[in-house]
Amino acid sequence: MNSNITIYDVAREAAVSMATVSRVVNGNPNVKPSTRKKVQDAIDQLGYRPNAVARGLASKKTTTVGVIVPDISNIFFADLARGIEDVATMYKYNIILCNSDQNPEKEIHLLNTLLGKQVDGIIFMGGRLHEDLVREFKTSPVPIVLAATLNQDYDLPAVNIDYESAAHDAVKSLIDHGHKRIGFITGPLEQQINGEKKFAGYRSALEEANLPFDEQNVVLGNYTYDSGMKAMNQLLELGADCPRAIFAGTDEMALGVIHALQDAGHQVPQDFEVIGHDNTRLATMIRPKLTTVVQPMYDIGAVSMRLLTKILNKEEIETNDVTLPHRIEERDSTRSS
Amino acid sequence: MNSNITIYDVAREAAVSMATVSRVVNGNPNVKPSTRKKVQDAIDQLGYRPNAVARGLASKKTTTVGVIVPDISNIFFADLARGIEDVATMYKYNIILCNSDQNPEKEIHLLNTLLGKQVDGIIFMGGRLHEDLVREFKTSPVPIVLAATLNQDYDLPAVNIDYESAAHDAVKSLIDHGHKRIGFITGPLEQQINGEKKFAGYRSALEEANLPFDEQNVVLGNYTYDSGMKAMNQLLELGADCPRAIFAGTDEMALGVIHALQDAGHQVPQDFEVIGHDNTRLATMIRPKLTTVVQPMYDIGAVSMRLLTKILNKEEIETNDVTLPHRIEERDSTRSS
DNA sequence: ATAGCGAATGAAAACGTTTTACAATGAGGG
DNA sequence: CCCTCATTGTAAAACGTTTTCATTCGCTAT
Repeated sequence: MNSNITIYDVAREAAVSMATVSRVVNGNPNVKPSTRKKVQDAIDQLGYRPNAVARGLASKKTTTVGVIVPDISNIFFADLARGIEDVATMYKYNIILCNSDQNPEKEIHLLNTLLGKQVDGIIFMGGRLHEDLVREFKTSPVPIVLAATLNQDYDLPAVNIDYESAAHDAVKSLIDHGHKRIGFITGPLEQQINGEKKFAGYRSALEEANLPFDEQNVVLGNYTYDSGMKAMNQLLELGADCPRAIFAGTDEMALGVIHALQDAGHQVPQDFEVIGHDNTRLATMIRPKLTTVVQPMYDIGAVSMRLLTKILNKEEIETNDVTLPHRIEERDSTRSS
Repeated sequence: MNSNITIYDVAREAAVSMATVSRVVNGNPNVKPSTRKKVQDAIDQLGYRPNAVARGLASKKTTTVGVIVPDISNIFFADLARGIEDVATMYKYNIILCNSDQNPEKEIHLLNTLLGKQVDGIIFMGGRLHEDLVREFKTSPVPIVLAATLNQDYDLPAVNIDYESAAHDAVKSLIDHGHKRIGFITGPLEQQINGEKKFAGYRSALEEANLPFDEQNVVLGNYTYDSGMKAMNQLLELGADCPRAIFAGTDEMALGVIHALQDAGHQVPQDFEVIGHDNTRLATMIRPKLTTVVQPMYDIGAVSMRLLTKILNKEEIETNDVTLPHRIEERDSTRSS
């Protein structure tokens, strides 16, 4: 219907030039109210809808940002994406969403696709920043911000929580309940967030309490429910040495842990205490309800996007590397302190 | 770095015309292999990246499709979105993702934004199709397909499962276990999928077994875990009349139901049987594991996108309105038949 | 040789805007 | 009443491609 109506048609209808139409469409103040109205009427009558592609070509702004996530079907990233989208909408941006599956080649390919599409900026999430990727980031013609993604020595804009301190707090709370042995069920250690941050927090809490570090108490998972169960069962095989307090790297693994315990006839939190990480909606959908470290996913997304808009608008920025607060949500999988 | 290199630069570097460069970039076969290589070398050397916006303007194709979902942070839509994105990628499309929150005005606004951005097509999800929206759909310059969204008399392309039959099957399986009273915990009845489809399936299964319909056995929820708990507790107040078999409209509500029952000291499936709907990942994260109707969300997304590509490519299409198969996944919240 | 032909290449228009440079109009000051 | 400045409007260039049409090139068949 109105798909082939151009600014020129509007100009003719309103008996002005296309530049004038452009001015009213873009809210330029240098237009006499009477002509503004005339033009607006013509627009309404014809059902004119500006062609954003042509606009993007002429102005070199697309009001579109790219978002690269590992997997949108993961509740964690879905929440993040929602935060991003909400503030994007607020600032009149749209988002092009891409799934990388954490595949380094795919990540680079997606980056190039997005740059080809002339996005105004990019928000990136991923477990590990391959150095090739970082190189591309550095030469990107548009700003890139990392969301819930560690930055190590590269100084890219990023928003995170302090994972080390969060893990520390979680483990410490367990220690405070009198436990001497604390199990740690973690995601892949190659990922900085696990291998460096959370792990460091785990160890430092132990050290602080003068508790020995014992390798057999840390078990590898892959973030899934099943891997959580499996890891807990492995811990259970330790028999009397089995830790009676578990810190799981994600809520989903924590659920697996709890069910593995219950399947083995144990009571949570009476026999075993469990604490998760992320505070996904899962946490309240299990009995006992899961005590967990809250990582504000939605907020991280929202703040990332806000940071990006600040960069795009060349607003004053206090710091490129923002750290959001975390806390522990006490529920029923730990004994109340 | 390579952001301001144009096709013209490449043409100069390779000593050919820009038309020839365009040909090799687009894989046009009418190029002598030797010049193709010459051009390709120039492209690689300069790091040329075609400007998709300019391309879109000239060709009137953006290789971008719009996706409107109620809420990406809902696991259900996240899964769907992943299905869409995967086949979009397969066909070289990108997706612009928008959240509508099922708000009719927002839906229309998003539609217009997407059309303004010249997307090649749109995939839409929503609980209820407001008639204004349908009118816009009908006059859309680009194809629109509905995913997991009922179409009633309008004949828009759509992909769904047969919700009525799925509900029927679920309720029948409960009846087959000897239950005379079946509880139905449903989402808002204004939504066609609940008020017409699932409800009709519930009633027809009852009728078929010559069981009376009793209004007090159907309770309204709003899809959430909490509303599922609440609904079950309401049912429990019926005392001896309380149905001992429950069909919940979503898995999340089913989890609420199970926990409400367990909190009240009942055993599932010994005392009460529960069956959910959707087969989200939640279904295996509860004890007992949830028997549920599987609605293949990912597949619905994938098939929707595939349908859209078929329309875009003007491929032969058997039917505009595809119905995917459903089935019941028997797990531990029902007694094995 | 050369006409004829298909394949390869090039020139230029078109896509729908924004933006720049400038022209016309109108108002106020001397 | 003329000149100067704002103010408002106009024309046209740019944006970076695709695409159409024309031209050139390199052969084959005569």
